[in-house]
Amino acid sequence: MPAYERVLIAVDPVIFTITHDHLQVLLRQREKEPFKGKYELPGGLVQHGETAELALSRKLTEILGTQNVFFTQFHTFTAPQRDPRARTASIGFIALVSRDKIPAGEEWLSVDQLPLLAFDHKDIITKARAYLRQHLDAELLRQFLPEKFPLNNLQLVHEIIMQEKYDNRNFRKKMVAAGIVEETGESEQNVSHRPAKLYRFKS
Amino acid sequence: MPAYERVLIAVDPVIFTITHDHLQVLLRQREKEPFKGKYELPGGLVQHGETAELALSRKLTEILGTQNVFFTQFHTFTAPQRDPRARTASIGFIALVSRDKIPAGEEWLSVDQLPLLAFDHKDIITKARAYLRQHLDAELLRQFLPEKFPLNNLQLVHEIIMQEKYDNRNFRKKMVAAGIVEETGESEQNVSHRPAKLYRFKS
DNA sequence: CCAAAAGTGTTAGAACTACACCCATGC
DNA sequence: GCATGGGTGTAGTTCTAACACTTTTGG
Repeated sequence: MPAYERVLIAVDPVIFTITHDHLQVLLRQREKEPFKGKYELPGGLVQHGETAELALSRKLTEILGTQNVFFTQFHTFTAPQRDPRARTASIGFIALVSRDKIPAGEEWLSVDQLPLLAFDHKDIITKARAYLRQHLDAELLRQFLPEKFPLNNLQLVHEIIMQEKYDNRNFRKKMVAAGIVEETGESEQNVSHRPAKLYRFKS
Repeated sequence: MPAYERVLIAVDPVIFTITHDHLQVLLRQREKEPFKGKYELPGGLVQHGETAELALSRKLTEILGTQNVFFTQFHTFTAPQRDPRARTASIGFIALVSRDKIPAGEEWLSVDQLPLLAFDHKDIITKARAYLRQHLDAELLRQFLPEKFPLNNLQLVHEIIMQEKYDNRNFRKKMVAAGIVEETGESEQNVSHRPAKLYRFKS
């Protein structure tokens, strides 16, 4: 057995979205051993000649059916026994999609109520969630929302990711003052309460 | 040729220190092809049964002769041709050492004046430097300084990493008010100017 | 008119910025 | 006594945090 082992490289996307006032992760139920029946991240192996980013992009297109999904690396997992079949290093990615772009037929589980997962995928998700909290900024926020949205939705997204409540007046003032959002001039339609003005992210 | 290629996993530590008022990186001159004569990061391959962290720890002990070196992953590089000999993915780490712990016999180059480097090591260093700026906090700062230090040295370290000047009075007030440092009661010795009080990081 | 969510202003305290001179030591 | 870096206070501004009621729509 050589000291320098050749290993497989996987990419594991933690695809987040926000629905039903909760942060959700896309997971799939395994059909084969090991961990048959357990949920897992929809990852895949890096192919010959591909970068990890290209492999991930390929995977995301396959899963979500669109090219324009934000993603970024956050950590690489290398525990020798993390996959019992063969030594595999996994490059963990975060990917973010807004509710209005998620395809039908996929299973989303709330990150706060995950069952036992296959492999070390729970660790991967935990680390991804921490990354999201720590790196939350306008660039990430906009991934969760459609082009036009009420300010209160933005606040809700903030609160769900940061797990913290904000004062509504202060939040609105800050977002506008910081130049993160601007009014579109449009409003919500057909809601059974005062319609909200729609905002968009600036530049 | 199989679609799923097995690859080598390297760990490449970007070891930073601050000397001569500049951020320096530990580099070595390659003795063999490819890139013979060019400088490279002192990386190594992950061995059988090792995590990347363990491999890095082993490497750092080998290079610096001490176990207590702060390090953290920051990015994984997977371009297929990054090493012409064999496909190798490299997990980039940052490691930080204070000037008083650096061993003799190593070459340190200023990050602002690097020559052409072997492989994609320039990219790795550029990304490491950006990570350092973005994640600078008390935990990282303390790695650059000895146990006891004058406040002005702390300010200098800050300025070098952030590439920005600070007001001396404001900086001192902030560090003390934020509870990052505290006085030791000791002072510098044998300096041909007013001796500075020595501080230490709190808790 | 009721329910539901949207929207709005003020004030007190905290944090941040800008700014210039005196102090302690060695030689 | 001079050169060298160490050390200090104040005032204006900006940012943050706390707080409760009115508005607009659909049903």
